[in-house]
Amino acid sequence: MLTHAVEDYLKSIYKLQEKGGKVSTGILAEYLNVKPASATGMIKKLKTMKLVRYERYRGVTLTAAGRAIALEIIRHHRLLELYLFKALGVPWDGVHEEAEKLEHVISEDVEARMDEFLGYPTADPHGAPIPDKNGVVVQTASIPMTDLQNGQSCVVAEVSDNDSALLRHIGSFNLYPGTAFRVIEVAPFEGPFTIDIAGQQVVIGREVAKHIFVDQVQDADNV
Amino acid sequence: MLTHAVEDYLKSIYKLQEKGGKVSTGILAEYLNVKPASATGMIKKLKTMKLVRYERYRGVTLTAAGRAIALEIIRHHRLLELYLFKALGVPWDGVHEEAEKLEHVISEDVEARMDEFLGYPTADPHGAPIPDKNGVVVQTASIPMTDLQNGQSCVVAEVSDNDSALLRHIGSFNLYPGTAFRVIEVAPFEGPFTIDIAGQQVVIGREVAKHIFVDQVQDADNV
DNA sequence: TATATAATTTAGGCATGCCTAAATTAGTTT
DNA sequence: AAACTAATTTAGGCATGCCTAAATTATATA
Repeated sequence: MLTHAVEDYLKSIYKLQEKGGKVSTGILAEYLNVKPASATGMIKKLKTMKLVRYERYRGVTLTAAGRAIALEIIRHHRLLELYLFKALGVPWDGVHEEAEKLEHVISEDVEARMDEFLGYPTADPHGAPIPDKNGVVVQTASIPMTDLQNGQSCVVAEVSDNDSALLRHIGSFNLYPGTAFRVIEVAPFEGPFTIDIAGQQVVIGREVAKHIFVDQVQDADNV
Repeated sequence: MLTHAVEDYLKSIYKLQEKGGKVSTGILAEYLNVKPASATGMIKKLKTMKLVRYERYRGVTLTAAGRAIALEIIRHHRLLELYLFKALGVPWDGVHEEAEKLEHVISEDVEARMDEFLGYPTADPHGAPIPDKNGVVVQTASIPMTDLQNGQSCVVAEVSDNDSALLRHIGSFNLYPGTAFRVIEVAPFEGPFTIDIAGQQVVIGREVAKHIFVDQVQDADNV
Protein backbone atom coordinates (compact mmCIF):
# COMPACT_ATOMS: atom_id res chain seq x y z
CA MET A 1 0.00 0.00 0.00
CA LEU A 2 0.99 3.55 -0.69
CA THR A 3 1.36 6.08 2.12
CA HIS A 4 -0.84 9.16 2.24
CA ALA A 5 2.24 11.30 1.67
CA VAL A 6 3.13 9.44 -1.53
CA GLU A 7 -0.42 9.86 -2.80
CA ASP A 8 -0.43 13.56 -1.99
CA TYR A 9 2.87 14.16 -3.74
CA LEU A 10 1.76 12.32 -6.88
CA LYS A 11 -1.53 14.22 -6.97
CA SER A 12 0.26 17.52 -6.55
CA ILE A 13 2.84 16.76 -9.22
CA TYR A 14 0.01 15.87 -11.58
CA LYS A 15 -1.80 19.15 -10.98
CA LEU A 16 1.32 21.28 -11.28
CA GLN A 17 2.38 19.42 -14.40
CA GLU A 18 -0.99 20.27 -16.01
CA LYS A 19 -0.05 23.92 -16.14
CA GLY A 20 3.60 23.98 -16.99
CA GLY A 21 5.31 20.67 -17.79
CA LYS A 22 8.21 19.81 -15.51
CA VAL A 23 7.65 20.58 -11.84
CA SER A 24 10.44 22.15 -9.79
CA THR A 25 11.21 21.05 -6.26
CA GLY A 26 10.47 24.51 -4.89
CA ILE A 27 7.07 24.85 -6.54
CA LEU A 28 6.08 21.40 -5.37
CA ALA A 29 7.22 22.10 -1.81
CA GLU A 30 5.32 25.37 -1.72
CA TYR A 31 2.18 23.70 -3.05
CA LEU A 32 2.38 21.03 -0.36
CA ASN A 33 3.32 23.41 2.47
CA VAL A 34 6.54 21.58 3.01
CA LYS A 35 10.19 22.69 2.89
CA PRO A 36 12.09 22.12 -0.36
CA ALA A 37 14.48 19.76 1.41
CA SER A 38 11.59 17.51 2.37
CA ALA A 39 10.31 17.50 -1.19
CA THR A 40 13.75 16.47 -2.47
CA GLY A 41 13.71 13.50 -0.14
CA MET A 42 10.28 12.35 -1.22
CA ILE A 43 11.03 12.87 -4.91
CA LYS A 44 14.01 10.54 -4.58
CA LYS A 45 11.80 7.97 -2.95
CA LEU A 46 9.22 8.30 -5.72
CA LYS A 47 11.98 7.80 -8.26
CA THR A 48 13.10 4.53 -6.72
CA MET A 49 9.44 3.46 -6.87
CA LYS A 50 9.45 4.33 -10.59
CA LEU A 51 6.53 6.70 -10.15
CA VAL A 52 8.39 9.79 -11.38
CA ARG A 53 11.17 10.78 -13.75
CA TYR A 54 13.71 13.02 -12.04
CA GLU A 55 17.13 14.57 -12.48
CA ARG A 56 18.60 16.78 -9.82
CA TYR A 57 18.05 20.47 -10.34
CA ARG A 58 15.96 19.59 -13.40
CA GLY A 59 12.50 19.05 -12.01
CA VAL A 60 10.19 16.07 -11.85
CA THR A 61 7.45 14.50 -14.03
CA LEU A 62 5.14 11.53 -13.53
CA THR A 63 5.70 8.17 -15.20
CA ALA A 64 2.66 6.33 -16.56
CA ALA A 65 2.43 4.40 -13.28
CA GLY A 66 2.63 7.59 -11.21
CA ARG A 67 0.04 9.29 -13.36
CA ALA A 68 -2.36 6.38 -12.97
CA ILE A 69 -2.15 6.65 -9.20
CA ALA A 70 -2.52 10.43 -9.25
CA LEU A 71 -5.66 10.14 -11.36
CA GLU A 72 -7.11 7.49 -9.09
CA ILE A 73 -6.67 9.76 -6.08
CA ILE A 74 -8.13 12.72 -7.95
CA ARG A 75 -11.08 10.56 -8.93
CA HIS A 76 -11.59 9.63 -5.29
CA HIS A 77 -11.38 13.26 -4.27
CA ARG A 78 -13.84 14.62 -6.80
CA LEU A 79 -16.38 11.85 -6.44
CA LEU A 80 -16.25 12.35 -2.68
CA GLU A 81 -16.76 16.09 -3.06
CA LEU A 82 -19.82 15.58 -5.19
CA TYR A 83 -21.17 12.86 -2.94
CA LEU A 84 -20.77 14.96 0.19
CA PHE A 85 -22.43 17.85 -1.60
CA LYS A 86 -25.38 16.00 -3.07
CA ALA A 87 -26.03 13.17 -0.63
CA LEU A 88 -25.18 14.86 2.64
CA GLY A 89 -25.68 18.53 1.86
CA VAL A 90 -22.18 19.62 2.85
CA PRO A 91 -21.76 23.20 1.56
CA TRP A 92 -19.53 23.51 -1.48
CA ASP A 93 -16.90 25.48 0.40
CA GLY A 94 -16.45 22.58 2.83
CA VAL A 95 -16.28 19.54 0.59
CA HIS A 96 -12.65 20.02 -0.49
CA GLU A 97 -11.20 19.85 2.99
CA GLU A 98 -13.33 16.86 3.90
CA ALA A 99 -12.50 14.97 0.71
CA GLU A 100 -8.82 15.69 1.25
CA LYS A 101 -8.90 13.37 4.25
CA LEU A 102 -11.31 10.77 2.91
CA GLU A 103 -9.65 10.27 -0.48
CA HIS A 104 -6.85 8.22 1.06
CA VAL A 105 -9.00 5.74 2.94
CA ILE A 106 -12.09 5.13 0.82
CA SER A 107 -12.30 1.66 -0.77
CA GLU A 108 -12.89 1.01 -4.44
CA ASP A 109 -16.14 -0.67 -3.46
CA VAL A 110 -17.53 2.38 -1.68
CA GLU A 111 -16.30 4.60 -4.47
CA ALA A 112 -18.18 2.48 -7.02
CA ARG A 113 -21.35 2.74 -4.93
CA MET A 114 -21.09 6.53 -4.68
CA ASP A 115 -20.44 6.68 -8.42
CA GLU A 116 -23.60 4.67 -9.07
CA PHE A 117 -25.66 6.74 -6.61
CA LEU A 118 -24.56 9.90 -8.40
CA GLY A 119 -25.35 8.50 -11.85
CA TYR A 120 -21.74 8.31 -13.06
CA PRO A 121 -21.07 12.05 -12.99
CA THR A 122 -18.32 13.80 -14.95
CA ALA A 123 -17.69 16.91 -12.84
CA ASP A 124 -17.38 17.76 -9.15
CA PRO A 125 -19.24 20.65 -7.42
CA HIS A 126 -16.56 23.12 -8.56
CA GLY A 127 -16.80 21.97 -12.17
CA ALA A 128 -13.55 20.00 -12.19
CA PRO A 129 -13.68 16.86 -14.36
CA ILE A 130 -13.89 13.47 -12.63
CA PRO A 131 -11.53 10.93 -14.23
CA ASP A 132 -13.27 7.65 -15.07
CA LYS A 133 -12.29 4.25 -13.64
CA ASN A 134 -9.63 3.85 -16.33
CA GLY A 135 -8.06 7.22 -15.64
CA VAL A 136 -9.49 9.00 -18.65
CA VAL A 137 -10.09 12.71 -18.02
CA VAL A 138 -12.08 14.96 -20.29
CA GLN A 139 -10.17 18.22 -20.55
CA THR A 140 -12.25 21.33 -21.15
CA ALA A 141 -11.19 24.39 -23.11
CA SER A 142 -12.54 26.87 -20.58
CA ILE A 143 -11.01 30.34 -20.39
CA PRO A 144 -10.41 32.49 -17.30
CA MET A 145 -13.11 35.07 -16.69
CA THR A 146 -10.41 37.75 -16.83
CA ASP A 147 -10.18 37.18 -20.59
CA LEU A 148 -13.79 38.31 -21.14
CA GLN A 149 -14.75 41.53 -22.90
CA ASN A 150 -17.76 43.82 -22.70
CA GLY A 151 -20.98 42.22 -23.85
CA GLN A 152 -19.81 38.62 -23.90
CA SER A 153 -22.15 35.91 -22.64
CA CYS A 154 -20.90 32.75 -20.99
CA VAL A 155 -21.50 29.92 -18.55
CA VAL A 156 -19.41 29.19 -15.48
CA ALA A 157 -17.44 26.01 -16.17
CA GLU A 158 -15.14 25.67 -13.18
CA VAL A 159 -14.04 27.44 -10.02
CA SER A 160 -10.82 26.96 -8.01
CA ASP A 161 -11.61 24.74 -5.07
CA ASN A 162 -8.81 25.32 -2.60
CA ASP A 163 -9.91 28.54 -0.89
CA SER A 164 -12.96 28.07 1.28
CA ALA A 165 -13.61 31.78 1.90
CA LEU A 166 -13.34 32.51 -1.82
CA LEU A 167 -15.85 29.78 -2.58
CA ARG A 168 -18.33 31.21 -0.08
CA HIS A 169 -17.90 34.59 -1.72
CA ILE A 170 -18.41 33.23 -5.22
CA GLY A 171 -21.35 31.18 -4.00
CA SER A 172 -22.98 34.31 -2.60
CA PHE A 173 -23.28 35.55 -6.21
CA ASN A 174 -24.65 32.18 -7.31
CA LEU A 175 -21.73 31.74 -9.66
CA TYR A 176 -21.87 27.95 -9.52
CA PRO A 177 -20.79 25.87 -12.53
CA GLY A 178 -23.61 25.95 -15.04
CA THR A 179 -24.68 29.49 -14.16
CA ALA A 180 -24.98 31.78 -17.21
CA PHE A 181 -24.06 35.46 -17.12
CA ARG A 182 -23.24 38.36 -19.43
CA VAL A 183 -20.48 40.93 -19.06
CA ILE A 184 -21.95 44.41 -18.84
CA GLU A 185 -18.78 46.34 -18.24
CA VAL A 186 -15.08 45.76 -17.74
CA ALA A 187 -13.71 48.73 -15.85
CA PRO A 188 -10.46 50.10 -17.34
CA PHE A 189 -7.03 49.90 -15.71
CA GLU A 190 -7.41 46.29 -14.52
CA GLY A 191 -10.72 47.15 -12.92
CA PRO A 192 -13.59 44.91 -11.83
CA PHE A 193 -16.21 43.19 -13.96
CA THR A 194 -19.85 44.19 -13.82
CA ILE A 195 -21.97 41.25 -14.90
CA ASP A 196 -25.62 40.36 -15.24
CA ILE A 197 -26.77 37.10 -13.67
CA ALA A 198 -30.43 36.34 -14.29
CA GLY A 199 -31.29 40.02 -14.27
CA GLN A 200 -29.21 40.86 -11.19
CA GLN A 201 -26.20 43.15 -11.60
CA VAL A 202 -23.10 42.10 -9.70
CA VAL A 203 -19.56 43.48 -9.49
CA ILE A 204 -16.73 40.95 -9.45
CA GLY A 205 -13.16 41.97 -8.60
CA ARG A 206 -10.26 40.84 -10.76
CA GLU A 207 -8.72 38.69 -8.03
CA VAL A 208 -11.95 36.76 -7.77
CA ALA A 209 -12.40 36.59 -11.55
CA LYS A 210 -9.00 34.90 -11.88
CA HIS A 211 -10.43 31.89 -10.12
CA ILE A 212 -13.51 31.56 -12.29
CA PHE A 213 -13.31 29.74 -15.62
CA VAL A 214 -16.03 30.03 -18.23
CA ASP A 215 -17.24 28.67 -21.55
CA GLN A 216 -18.38 31.30 -24.03
CA VAL A 217 -21.84 31.02 -25.54
CA GLN A 218 -23.25 32.63 -28.63
CA ASP A 219 -25.26 35.68 -27.56
CA ALA A 220 -29.00 35.50 -28.31
CA ASP A 221 -28.74 38.92 -30.06
CA ASN A 222 -26.24 37.54 -32.56
CA VAL A 223 -28.17 34.46 -33.60
CA MET B 1 -5.09 16.46 17.21
CA LEU B 2 -4.87 12.85 18.31
CA THR B 3 -3.07 10.26 16.23
CA HIS B 4 -4.95 7.31 14.80
CA ALA B 5 -2.92 5.01 17.02
CA VAL B 6 -3.99 6.89 20.16
CA GLU B 7 -7.62 6.68 19.10
CA ASP B 8 -7.36 2.97 18.39
CA TYR B 9 -5.75 2.24 21.74
CA LEU B 10 -8.40 4.19 23.64
CA LYS B 11 -11.20 2.47 21.75
CA SER B 12 -9.68 -0.93 22.42
CA ILE B 13 -9.12 -0.25 26.11
CA TYR B 14 -12.76 0.84 26.37
CA LYS B 15 -14.04 -2.35 24.76
CA LEU B 16 -11.82 -4.64 26.82
CA GLN B 17 -12.69 -2.74 30.00
CA GLU B 18 -16.38 -3.40 29.32
CA LYS B 19 -15.91 -7.10 29.90
CA GLY B 20 -13.47 -7.32 32.75
CA GLY B 21 -12.38 -4.11 34.45
CA LYS B 22 -8.64 -3.45 34.31
CA VAL B 23 -7.00 -4.25 31.02
CA SER B 24 -3.64 -6.02 30.97
CA THR B 25 -0.88 -5.01 28.58
CA GLY B 26 -0.86 -8.45 27.00
CA ILE B 27 -4.59 -8.60 26.33
CA LEU B 28 -4.51 -5.13 24.84
CA ALA B 29 -1.53 -5.96 22.64
CA GLU B 30 -3.18 -9.13 21.39
CA TYR B 31 -6.42 -7.27 20.63
CA LEU B 32 -4.52 -4.67 18.61
CA ASN B 33 -2.24 -7.17 16.85
CA VAL B 34 0.79 -5.51 18.34
CA LYS B 35 3.60 -6.80 20.56
CA PRO B 36 3.25 -6.26 24.33
CA ALA B 37 6.35 -4.07 24.34
CA SER B 38 4.70 -1.70 21.87
CA ALA B 39 1.58 -1.54 24.01
CA THR B 40 3.67 -0.67 27.08
CA GLY B 41 5.16 2.26 25.19
CA MET B 42 1.81 3.59 24.07
CA ILE B 43 0.23 3.11 27.48
CA LYS B 44 2.96 5.28 29.01
CA LYS B 45 2.25 7.93 26.41
CA LEU B 46 -1.47 7.80 27.13
CA LYS B 47 -0.69 8.19 30.82
CA THR B 48 1.31 11.37 30.28
CA MET B 49 -1.68 12.63 28.27
CA LYS B 50 -3.90 11.83 31.27
CA LEU B 51 -6.14 9.62 29.18
CA VAL B 52 -5.53 6.46 31.22
CA ARG B 53 -4.72 5.37 34.76
CA TYR B 54 -1.81 2.98 34.83
CA GLU B 55 0.61 1.29 37.19
CA ARG B 56 3.24 -1.05 35.85
CA TYR B 57 2.29 -4.70 35.91
CA ARG B 58 -1.13 -3.66 37.18
CA GLY B 59 -3.09 -2.97 34.02
CA VAL B 60 -4.71 0.12 32.58
CA THR B 61 -8.10 1.88 32.74
CA LEU B 62 -9.51 4.93 31.02
CA THR B 63 -9.85 8.30 32.73
CA ALA B 64 -13.00 10.32 32.09
CA ALA B 65 -11.15 12.19 29.35
CA GLY B 66 -9.96 8.96 27.74
CA ARG B 67 -13.40 7.44 27.95
CA ALA B 68 -14.95 10.46 26.26
CA ILE B 69 -12.57 10.11 23.33
CA ALA B 70 -13.12 6.36 23.10
CA LEU B 71 -16.87 6.87 22.97
CA GLU B 72 -16.57 9.54 20.31
CA ILE B 73 -14.59 7.18 18.09
CA ILE B 74 -17.02 4.35 18.73
CA ARG B 75 -19.87 6.70 17.81
CA HIS B 76 -18.09 7.58 14.57
CA HIS B 77 -17.54 3.93 13.81
CA ARG B 78 -21.08 2.76 14.41
CA LEU B 79 -22.76 5.65 12.67
CA LEU B 80 -20.50 5.07 9.70
CA GLU B 81 -21.33 1.38 9.65
CA LEU B 82 -25.03 2.10 9.60
CA TYR B 83 -24.66 4.84 7.03
CA LEU B 84 -22.62 2.66 4.68
CA PHE B 85 -25.16 -0.11 5.12
CA LYS B 86 -28.30 1.95 4.61
CA ALA B 87 -27.27 4.76 2.31
CA LEU B 88 -24.73 2.97 0.12
CA GLY B 89 -25.80 -0.66 0.40
CA VAL B 90 -22.46 -1.95 1.63
CA PRO B 91 -23.07 -5.54 2.85
CA TRP B 92 -23.08 -5.91 6.61
CA ASP B 93 -19.96 -8.06 6.59
CA GLY B 94 -18.02 -5.24 4.94
CA VAL B 95 -19.01 -2.18 6.91
CA HIS B 96 -16.73 -2.85 9.88
CA GLU B 97 -13.51 -2.81 7.91
CA GLU B 98 -14.54 0.27 5.98
CA ALA B 99 -15.62 2.18 9.10
CA GLU B 100 -12.35 1.25 10.79
CA LYS B 101 -10.53 3.51 8.34
CA LEU B 102 -13.12 6.27 8.07
CA GLU B 103 -13.73 6.72 11.82
CA HIS B 104 -10.45 8.58 12.23
CA VAL B 105 -10.96 11.15 9.51
CA ILE B 106 -14.67 11.98 9.43
CA SER B 107 -15.56 15.48 10.65
CA GLU B 108 -18.16 16.24 13.30
CA ASP B 109 -20.12 18.06 10.63
CA VAL B 110 -20.37 15.07 8.32
CA GLU B 111 -21.12 12.85 11.27
CA ALA B 112 -24.04 15.10 12.27
CA ARG B 113 -25.38 14.98 8.72
CA MET B 114 -25.25 11.19 8.60
CA ASP B 115 -26.93 11.07 12.00
CA GLU B 116 -29.73 13.24 10.71
CA PHE B 117 -30.07 11.26 7.48
CA LEU B 118 -30.41 8.08 9.52
CA GLY B 119 -32.99 9.59 11.87
CA TYR B 120 -30.78 9.61 14.99
CA PRO B 121 -30.40 5.83 15.24
CA THR B 122 -29.42 3.98 18.41
CA ALA B 123 -27.86 0.80 17.01
CA ASP B 124 -25.52 -0.16 14.18
CA PRO B 125 -26.16 -2.97 11.64
CA HIS B 126 -24.80 -5.54 14.10
CA GLY B 127 -27.04 -4.30 16.90
CA ALA B 128 -24.31 -2.53 18.86
CA PRO B 129 -25.50 0.65 20.59
CA ILE B 130 -24.47 4.02 19.11
CA PRO B 131 -23.34 6.46 21.83
CA ASP B 132 -25.05 9.84 21.56
CA LYS B 133 -23.24 13.15 21.02
CA ASN B 134 -22.63 13.45 24.76
CA GLY B 135 -21.15 9.99 25.07
CA VAL B 136 -24.18 8.36 26.64
CA VAL B 137 -24.49 4.67 25.71
CA VAL B 138 -27.55 2.59 26.34
CA GLN B 139 -26.33 -0.76 27.62
CA THR B 140 -28.53 -3.72 26.83
CA ALA B 141 -29.01 -6.79 29.02
CA SER B 142 -28.78 -9.25 26.13
CA ILE B 143 -27.63 -12.78 26.81
CA PRO B 144 -25.48 -15.04 24.61
CA MET B 145 -27.46 -17.48 22.51
CA THR B 146 -25.51 -20.30 24.15
CA ASP B 147 -27.50 -19.67 27.36
CA LEU B 148 -30.81 -20.58 25.68
CA GLN B 149 -32.81 -23.69 26.49
CA ASN B 150 -35.26 -25.79 24.53
CA GLY B 151 -38.46 -24.00 23.63
CA GLN B 152 -37.33 -20.47 24.41
CA SER B 153 -38.31 -17.65 22.05
CA CYS B 154 -36.14 -14.59 21.50
CA VAL B 155 -35.04 -11.81 19.20
CA VAL B 156 -31.50 -11.27 17.95
CA ALA B 157 -30.11 -8.18 19.70
CA GLU B 158 -26.49 -8.06 18.63
CA VAL B 159 -23.86 -9.96 16.67
CA SER B 160 -20.06 -9.71 16.94
CA ASP B 161 -18.83 -7.52 14.12
CA ASN B 162 -15.16 -8.32 13.77
CA ASP B 163 -15.24 -11.50 11.68
CA SER B 164 -16.43 -10.90 8.15
CA ALA B 165 -16.81 -14.58 7.22
CA LEU B 166 -18.81 -15.25 10.37
CA LEU B 167 -21.12 -12.36 9.55
CA ARG B 168 -21.75 -13.69 6.06
CA HIS B 169 -22.56 -17.05 7.59
CA ILE B 170 -24.95 -15.58 10.15
CA GLY B 171 -26.49 -13.42 7.47
CA SER B 172 -27.18 -16.48 5.34
CA PHE B 173 -29.59 -17.60 8.08
CA ASN B 174 -31.15 -14.15 8.23
CA LEU B 175 -30.13 -13.81 11.85
CA TYR B 176 -29.94 -10.02 11.71
CA PRO B 177 -30.71 -7.94 14.82
CA GLY B 178 -34.47 -7.83 15.20
CA THR B 179 -35.01 -11.32 13.79
CA ALA B 180 -37.17 -13.51 16.06
CA PHE B 181 -36.60 -17.24 16.48
CA ARG B 182 -37.46 -20.11 18.77
CA VAL B 183 -35.17 -22.86 20.04
CA ILE B 184 -36.45 -26.24 18.96
CA GLU B 185 -33.64 -28.36 20.29
CA VAL B 186 -30.31 -27.99 22.05
CA ALA B 187 -28.29 -31.10 21.27
CA PRO B 188 -26.61 -32.63 24.35
CA PHE B 189 -22.86 -32.62 25.08
CA GLU B 190 -22.27 -29.04 23.94
CA GLY B 191 -24.06 -29.75 20.69
CA PRO B 192 -25.59 -27.40 18.14
CA PHE B 193 -28.87 -25.47 18.37
CA THR B 194 -31.78 -26.25 16.12
CA ILE B 195 -33.96 -23.18 15.79
CA ASP B 196 -37.06 -22.06 13.96
CA ILE B 197 -36.88 -18.77 12.07
CA ALA B 198 -40.16 -17.79 10.46
CA GLY B 199 -41.07 -21.43 9.89
CA GLN B 200 -37.63 -22.45 8.59
CA GLN B 201 -35.56 -24.89 10.64
CA VAL B 202 -31.89 -24.06 10.90
CA VAL B 203 -28.98 -25.66 12.78
CA ILE B 204 -26.51 -23.29 14.44
CA GLY B 205 -23.18 -24.53 15.81
CA ARG B 206 -22.03 -23.52 19.30
CA GLU B 207 -19.05 -21.55 18.01
CA VAL B 208 -21.40 -19.42 15.93
CA ALA B 209 -23.97 -19.15 18.73
CA LYS B 210 -21.31 -17.65 21.02
CA HIS B 211 -21.26 -14.59 18.80
CA ILE B 212 -25.01 -14.05 18.77
CA PHE B 213 -26.67 -12.18 21.62
CA VAL B 214 -30.41 -12.26 22.14
CA ASP B 215 -33.25 -10.75 24.14
CA GLN B 216 -35.78 -13.24 25.46
CA VAL B 217 -39.42 -12.71 24.66
CA GLN B 218 -42.48 -14.17 26.32
CA ASP B 219 -43.69 -17.10 24.24
CA ALA B 220 -47.14 -16.64 22.68
CA ASP B 221 -48.19 -19.97 24.20
CA ASN B 222 -47.56 -18.66 27.70
CA VAL B 223 -49.49 -15.41 27.43
C1' DT C 1 34.91 35.75 -16.73
C1' DA C 2 34.01 36.78 -11.88
C1' DT C 3 30.54 37.33 -8.65
C1' DA C 4 26.11 37.63 -6.59
C1' DT C 5 21.65 35.49 -5.99
C1' DA C 6 18.29 31.98 -6.21
C1' DA C 7 17.21 27.19 -6.23
C1' DT C 8 18.23 22.80 -4.81
C1' DT C 9 20.46 19.12 -2.39
C1' DT C 10 22.98 17.04 1.49
C1' DA C 11 23.64 16.19 6.31
C1' DG C 12 22.07 15.56 10.65
C1' DG C 13 17.96 15.59 13.89
C1' DC C 14 13.33 14.79 15.76
C1' DA C 15 8.70 12.50 16.68
C1' DT C 16 5.69 8.40 15.84
C1' DG C 17 4.96 3.90 16.36
C1' DC C 18 6.36 -0.34 15.34
C1' DC C 19 9.91 -4.36 16.19
C1' DT C 20 13.25 -7.98 18.72
C1' DA C 21 15.99 -9.41 22.54
C1' DA C 22 17.20 -9.06 27.23
C1' DA C 23 16.02 -7.91 31.89
C1' DT C 24 12.78 -7.62 35.47
C1' DT C 25 8.62 -8.54 38.23
C1' DA C 26 4.62 -11.27 39.63
C1' DG C 27 2.55 -15.38 40.67
C1' DT C 28 2.58 -20.41 41.34
C1' DT C 29 4.71 -24.80 42.72
C1' DT C 30 7.31 -27.72 45.38
C1' DA D 1 11.69 -20.00 50.84
C1' DA D 2 13.60 -21.41 46.33
C1' DA D 3 12.68 -22.16 41.75
C1' DC D 4 10.15 -21.97 37.79
C1' DT D 5 6.91 -19.84 34.47
C1' DA D 6 4.29 -16.24 32.57
C1' DA D 7 3.67 -11.48 32.02
C1' DT D 8 5.58 -7.16 31.51
C1' DT D 9 9.00 -3.66 30.91
C1' DT D 10 13.43 -1.78 29.28
C1' DA D 11 16.82 -1.07 25.77
C1' DG D 12 18.16 -0.46 21.35
C1' DG D 13 16.72 -0.32 16.32
C1' DC D 14 14.15 0.68 12.11
C1' DA D 15 11.06 3.21 8.67
C1' DT D 16 8.41 7.35 7.59
C1' DG D 17 8.26 11.96 6.84
C1' DC D 18 9.01 16.13 8.58
C1' DC D 19 12.55 19.91 10.05
C1' DT D 20 16.93 23.35 10.04
C1' DA D 21 21.44 24.61 8.60
C1' DA D 22 25.17 24.16 5.54
C1' DA D 23 26.91 23.00 1.06
C1' DT D 24 26.38 22.85 -3.75
C1' DT D 25 24.69 23.97 -8.40
C1' DA D 26 22.47 26.93 -11.75
C1' DT D 27 21.53 31.32 -13.47
C1' DA D 28 21.77 36.26 -13.97
C1' DT D 29 24.53 40.45 -13.80
C1' DA D 30 28.40 43.33 -13.83
